[in-house]
Amino acid sequence: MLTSTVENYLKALLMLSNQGEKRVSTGDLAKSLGVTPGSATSMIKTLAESGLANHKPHYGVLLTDEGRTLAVHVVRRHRIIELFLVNILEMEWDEVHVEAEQLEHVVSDEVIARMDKLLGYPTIDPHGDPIPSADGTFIERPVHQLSQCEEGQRVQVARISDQNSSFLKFAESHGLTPGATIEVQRRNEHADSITLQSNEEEITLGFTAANRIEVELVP
Amino acid sequence: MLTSTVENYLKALLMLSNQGEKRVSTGDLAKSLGVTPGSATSMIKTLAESGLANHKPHYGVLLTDEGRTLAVHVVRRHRIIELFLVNILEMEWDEVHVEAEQLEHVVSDEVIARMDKLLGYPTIDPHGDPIPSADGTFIERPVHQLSQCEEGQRVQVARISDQNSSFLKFAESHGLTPGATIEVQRRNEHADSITLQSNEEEITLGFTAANRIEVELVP
DNA sequence: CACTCCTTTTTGATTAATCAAAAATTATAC
DNA sequence: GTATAATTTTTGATTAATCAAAAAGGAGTG
Repeated sequence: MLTSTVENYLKALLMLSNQGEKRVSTGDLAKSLGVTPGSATSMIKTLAESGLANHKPHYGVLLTDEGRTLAVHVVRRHRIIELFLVNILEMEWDEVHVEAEQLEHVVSDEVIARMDKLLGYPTIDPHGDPIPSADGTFIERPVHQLSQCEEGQRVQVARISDQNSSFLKFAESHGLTPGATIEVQRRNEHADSITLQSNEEEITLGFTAANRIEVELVP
Repeated sequence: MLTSTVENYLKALLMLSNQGEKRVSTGDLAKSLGVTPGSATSMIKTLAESGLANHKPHYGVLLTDEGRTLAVHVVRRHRIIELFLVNILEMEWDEVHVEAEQLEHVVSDEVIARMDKLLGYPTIDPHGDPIPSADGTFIERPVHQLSQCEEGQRVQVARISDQNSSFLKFAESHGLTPGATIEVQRRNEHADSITLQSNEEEITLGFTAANRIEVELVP
């Protein structure tokens, strides 16, 4: 059995490598997990010895197929749990990430299967993130960043790629939740901002915030 | 925050001390947790240093009020989770103990409160064990052991005090679940057995097995 | 090609939890 | 009232994960 720590490293590697495309640097991995680079190096070695990652010293690390499969399953558990907490236990969407972070390491496959069934075999979690299927298939929907949208473009919120509780609360309070339709009113490159019509109100976001909101174009 | 290990020691101490009545020996504690006596001694010292237990070297250990309160909360979490797994996720009653053993250490108070509400503020878990209330009240119902019942006595199963999966499966297959009414047909002290009428069938149990079934008398 | 800068790896220590085996203590027996 | 048995505690080692700080490696600049 894998420790929670190992699972967290695998998950971070999956995310940082963009589903396993590019090598991840020790520094980025350490930063994303909030540990020192030395800690990351030593765990990378452990993963490499267990056949879960491929390490080229000084040139970064990448998950093996086995490591990627395990990581995808952790993500699946995480997202099913998040949706379960929101839909069945009626928790707020900004508090479930932290909770799922703990539960994902201890919940059995049996429980995940039951939750999956009870939820009706969902494919998207409360933040719009895709839920990998039980066989390990993990498809990312092609989406656009709100920050890149043209003026006058009508779009549908697809995903919030920031799990920070206060950002999620803010987004929700302005109707920026998955499925919501909004329209880009103005862009201002100099002011580094984008203005939207959402929920009968107008709201202006900096590009950094708008970067965290992914959308689908509405024709 | 307490580690899972500490929580397990607290829980074991609560059980072995009979809700905090008598001192627990290092050996009994070690046996109940499946560790060596030396490990138990060193954890007992840690608990004593943290003010969670009172240790009289060579004469056993007992929870302090603070330790007992924490232990009761772990038990509460465990039992709410068990009931949740059976009632909401429709799991089998023989598999939920192991699952709850893991979940009890990571689930937040918020989640427990939501489960509690969804379940309708229950007071008894799937095996008939009482669920301590949120304020720490923990009442044991006065029950009898099936092994002590007289011939001809009609009783209602109150509780199965053995979480072993195969024993639970066996009990269930013979209708010996909390709430079921059965009648003691015969006792045979020499054969060390008791014969019951349950579920349209007659079944004979050794006293050891009958010991694990607690009942309420039906007038 | 050498020098500096930044990143990565190594080294040595620490903490929590464990075990095996030795030492100490209490209880029991004669 | 000492010897023996049983239990408990101590000691020394191990494993996983971490950190701080030292050492090593790679890349870019002149």
